[in-house]
Amino acid sequence: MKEYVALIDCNNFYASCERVFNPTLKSKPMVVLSNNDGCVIARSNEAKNLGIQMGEPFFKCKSIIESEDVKVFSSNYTLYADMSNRVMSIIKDFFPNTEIYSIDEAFVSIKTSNEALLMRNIQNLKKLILKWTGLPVSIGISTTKTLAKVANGIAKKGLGLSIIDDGDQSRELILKKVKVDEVWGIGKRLGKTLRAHGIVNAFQLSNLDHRWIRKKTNVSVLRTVMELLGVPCIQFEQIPLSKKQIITSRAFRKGISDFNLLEEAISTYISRASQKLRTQNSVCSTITVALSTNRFNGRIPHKFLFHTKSLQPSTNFTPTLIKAGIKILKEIFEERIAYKKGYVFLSGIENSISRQYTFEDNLDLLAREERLMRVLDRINNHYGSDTLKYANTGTSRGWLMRRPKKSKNFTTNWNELLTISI
DNA sequence: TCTGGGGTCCTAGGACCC
DNA sequence: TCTGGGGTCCTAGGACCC
Repeated sequence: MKEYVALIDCNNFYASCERVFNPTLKSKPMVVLSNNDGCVIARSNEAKNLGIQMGEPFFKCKSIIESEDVKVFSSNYTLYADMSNRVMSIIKDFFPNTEIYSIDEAFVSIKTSNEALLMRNIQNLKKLILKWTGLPVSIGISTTKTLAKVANGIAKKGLGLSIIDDGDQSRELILKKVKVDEVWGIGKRLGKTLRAHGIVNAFQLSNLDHRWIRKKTNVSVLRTVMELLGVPCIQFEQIPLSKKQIITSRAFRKGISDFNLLEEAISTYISRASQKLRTQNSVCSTITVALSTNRFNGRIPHKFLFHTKSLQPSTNFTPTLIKAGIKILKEIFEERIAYKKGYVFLSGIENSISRQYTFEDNLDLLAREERLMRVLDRINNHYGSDTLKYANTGTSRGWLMRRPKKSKNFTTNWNELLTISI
């Protein structure tokens, strides 16, 4: 029996999701933008070929987008999340030992002595994902996660499936072609440091002296190096770990100086964050609220104002968190400043079962709070996310982000089903 | 005019303990 | 004149990922 790791990655995920429901976009350059249509966060291959960069601000590439007739979409996370769930459930049907790594990627761990069968299964999986969801995926196979990532990168450039065998001499040839900062875990900064020492490709990285790596960098890089050598060092996490920190932050449509509007926005972010907290059965002991001004506006000094409060006992009760958060907001708020972004951080997270109480805590009241949140979540899950909301979160919501070019929620809303006229 | 959002891990250094 | 040694915990900041 040999153990393999495969990385299954959806190609240009957000852009591909839009294409599924709009076939006229096939072979056309297209991009998906971040919230408030700020930056490019997904590109079709045709858009990549036009030189549009990942993360590029929209206004900077607007001229090329217009001149080349690039189709533009605001992000539609409801759609992408639903499409992701579909892909992941197909993968899990094939390979139960699956780690969902991100919205568009999954690692699978496979023990087999029949390599030919494995390859057939993988190819079938790829075909079925395309057939059942309309989404193209690339698959890289090797013996460690890092090598599977390398293989996936090659698959993306070629036929969508690639294998790096640790016994294969071609591993050397392949790793020599991979730039050092394209290796998973080596970013810009480390890449620069490594290049300064003459290490430019993944093969050179894999041959470095371990003591030198430890001295010059950190233990994460050493793990990466071991993985390139075929020694698994990065754990396979089949059961998703619960979050240690929950963040809800959004840029506002435009700068806000009005306290009441900020209160609405922050209350809304807190209800989102506490709902995330409850879905993983956790409570938190710390809340931080922050406001910042536009960091790209060179004419005014950039401000990032924040305070933190401790909560005793730890909680996931939205009203308690809103109360604490608004108190913080009052402390940090300064008049006559246009705030561009609001943040809520929940930390000190633990499982609600292990939560600690004091003798003063009213356990009956806490139990009632818990029941209330259960009912609230159930109603919102069933009838839509804002069916029941807190008055603090406001009704006008003039600060809400802009998504003017958003496609419909084709798969999650009966009123927005795709219609085809013949 | 216009620049996303949400996470994790590691390390160094300070505070503190006996 | 000369001021130990060994350890833990916490936090901020940096680096990385998608």
